[in-house]
Amino acid sequence: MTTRSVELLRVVHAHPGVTRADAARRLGIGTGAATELVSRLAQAHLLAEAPAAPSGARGRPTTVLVPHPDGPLVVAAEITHEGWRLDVVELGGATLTSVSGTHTDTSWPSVVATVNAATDALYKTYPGRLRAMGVSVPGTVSRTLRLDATNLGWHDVDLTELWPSTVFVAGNDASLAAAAESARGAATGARLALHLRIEGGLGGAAVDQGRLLIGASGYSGEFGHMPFGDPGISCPCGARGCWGTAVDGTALARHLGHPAPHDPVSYARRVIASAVASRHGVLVAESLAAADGGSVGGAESGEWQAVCTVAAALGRGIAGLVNGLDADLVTLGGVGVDLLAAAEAEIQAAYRAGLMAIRRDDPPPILPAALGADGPIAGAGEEAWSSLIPHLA
Amino acid sequence: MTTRSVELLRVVHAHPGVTRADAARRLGIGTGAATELVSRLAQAHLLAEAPAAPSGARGRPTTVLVPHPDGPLVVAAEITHEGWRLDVVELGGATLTSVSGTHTDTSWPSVVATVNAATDALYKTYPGRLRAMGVSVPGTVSRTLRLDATNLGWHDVDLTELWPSTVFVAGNDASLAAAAESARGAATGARLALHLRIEGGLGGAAVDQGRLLIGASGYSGEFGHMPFGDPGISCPCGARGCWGTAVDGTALARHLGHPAPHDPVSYARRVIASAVASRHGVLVAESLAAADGGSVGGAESGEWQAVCTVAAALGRGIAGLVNGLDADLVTLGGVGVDLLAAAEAEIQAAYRAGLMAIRRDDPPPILPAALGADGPIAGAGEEAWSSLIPHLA
DNA sequence: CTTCTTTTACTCGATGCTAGAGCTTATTCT
DNA sequence: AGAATAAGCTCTAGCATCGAGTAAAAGAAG
Repeated sequence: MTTRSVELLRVVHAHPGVTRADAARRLGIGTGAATELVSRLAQAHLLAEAPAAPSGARGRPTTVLVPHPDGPLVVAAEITHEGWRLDVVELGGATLTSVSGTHTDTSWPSVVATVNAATDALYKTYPGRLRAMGVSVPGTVSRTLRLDATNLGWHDVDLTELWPSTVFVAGNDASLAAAAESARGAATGARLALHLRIEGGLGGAAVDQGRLLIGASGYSGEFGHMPFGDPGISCPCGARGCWGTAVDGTALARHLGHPAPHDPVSYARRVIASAVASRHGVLVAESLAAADGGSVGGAESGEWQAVCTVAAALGRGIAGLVNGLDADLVTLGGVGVDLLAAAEAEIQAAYRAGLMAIRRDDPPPILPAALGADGPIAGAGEEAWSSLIPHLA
Repeated sequence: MTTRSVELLRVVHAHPGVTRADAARRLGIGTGAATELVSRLAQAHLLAEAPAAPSGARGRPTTVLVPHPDGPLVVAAEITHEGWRLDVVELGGATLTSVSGTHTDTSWPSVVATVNAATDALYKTYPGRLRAMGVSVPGTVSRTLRLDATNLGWHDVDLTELWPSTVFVAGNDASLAAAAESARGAATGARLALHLRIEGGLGGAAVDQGRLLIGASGYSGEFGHMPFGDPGISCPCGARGCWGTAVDGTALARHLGHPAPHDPVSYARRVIASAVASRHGVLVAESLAAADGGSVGGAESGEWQAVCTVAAALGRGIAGLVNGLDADLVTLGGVGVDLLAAAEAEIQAAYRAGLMAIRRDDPPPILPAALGADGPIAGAGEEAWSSLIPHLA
């Protein structure tokens, strides 16, 4: 209803369990106004007050602001190649219920029917409380909420079929993971956070002071199609030299002379794990010196080589993005986490070499995503709450 | 003071000469509230009402909202390698006075002294009315308003010396030109506008729904240091393969086997003009067919070749940025305007080839900057007004 | 030329938000 | 137990906003 209510709800959502006095300070209002505001929002079943844990400090104890037990909820949905998942998320980001399933039939009408049935069941569990939905999908989402996911054969399908009501947001999985990392993950507090997610390709997004950069048509964050790669390699997107073709599972396969893997994600994980294992073998062998004359297997060191090449391509591209966008933090998701764990030194070396000299003194850190596989659905919940809050009272 | 006042001032600034009724509609308030608001702002010497030109439509004629004749003003400043300029800008963006000069001494203290003297003179002309300053500089500006401009030998100098008061903003020339194009130039109304400016190097910025993306440390828009170029070429920035090294005057010189030019901007303009002229010669010669057997001079066709190579590098990089950032409009400034005029077909061909297939149906247009050389100072004025408005009343 | 329609401006009271001051309450420290 | 501290509560004056009703100024229609 009023600006202050919206601001207060935002503060409580961003910092669930904030004390009332602290919230008032953040809003820059007096305690009188805070009393009024909180009691109004409590009456509207949006907030509840709970006694605070003893702080140990002096002074009259304050209460903490928590979501109302009968308050509004959002449904965060994630649709992947393999299946679907729905989380019921309350103000503050906590998940109350989670249901999931795998696709029996990946045709769009079938998926819609399955998800709608699951949503109906949740409606019955939380009567009248589900007020918005956010959905993460493995493809590009236009501003008009139409989805293209080529590998699933979905072309220009209407996402609003998933949720009849008005407050509905949808986004690409990598973009939403970026939003989640920024709101509750490793990128909390960053001014310009960059999230990169390697799965079938390379996606991601930039988050500027908490605001997800959505781009003009909703297709933002296709960093995988910036030409940081080898111009000789053509990408399924139609361009050449795309960065994505240099860092995903198909890149590893190409370096190893393998055919393009059917499932690049698990292929990449396997290769990376095997490369790390064989490298340990090499190190052990080297440390054992000439104890025995046997040479290390060629395939294994080839795998390590391929991983290093990919890691260098990743680091170099990150440097380019950091130069251009002036990020202060980079988080990696998907296979990027494995790569970072396996070959951090190689990524860092290429990253630092690609940075402008003025940034080298204090290079923005590259961190693994804190939310792991839950990033996209958490981001869906965040974005749903962000759009819902202004509609509440 | 109040939210509505700020909104109204913003509307009037963005659309000077808007009618009162129209402004009320944009703010979503009734005519009663508009009367109140406007009279309050008029009393505060922020707005004035003028009779509207006869619209020809029915109804009681409304008044137009214009800046108050005694209202606040901002100083827009531009400092270049060669000199300085100060514009006094009123609400709505009109320039009342412009003074400029060339550097006699490019040491920072000397420049500060010169600019301060000019500012003092303006203070006397507009007593009590100059309330903010925005300044455009040819270098990187940190969030703490410190400037690095290597070619001028300025390192970590304090920009706030230029303006003692609180409301002071500063920015890189290319970033501010981007802001200006978005506010009043060719990119008005774009959702995500990208501005690229080729001068000594390649700079620019993205503007998301009117908001200039400033980045984490203020160094955003260094797109020239994204590795779209030849990895064999090292950039003064310390990295290799920077895009900037493939599109500026030094790139042309390299392709032509010339030494690096002292002034890459005028060198580039000369080469491009000459290439265009010689190409016309070639075309004329070709159309004259075998009228005479003399061959066209090698140097000239070499120049056209070099221009084409650079144009292709520019187009390819733009495609990468559009893919990654999802821009819906690209504007070119500086030498980019000349390149676009000379070799639009070559830029467009490389651009389209580099776009993802899903964007090729409707590629975001590439346009020359509408504000020309006034872009940076206009952007300085825009940013100064943007920060000043919330402080007014 | 007169009257009607359309659009906008003005007036005035009701409402509700907000800041601020002063007071009360609950806790810890000494 | 009393002082110090931090926070909540209450009340009031002020002001912004909204809505409804009325007045004004122009073009259109007869």
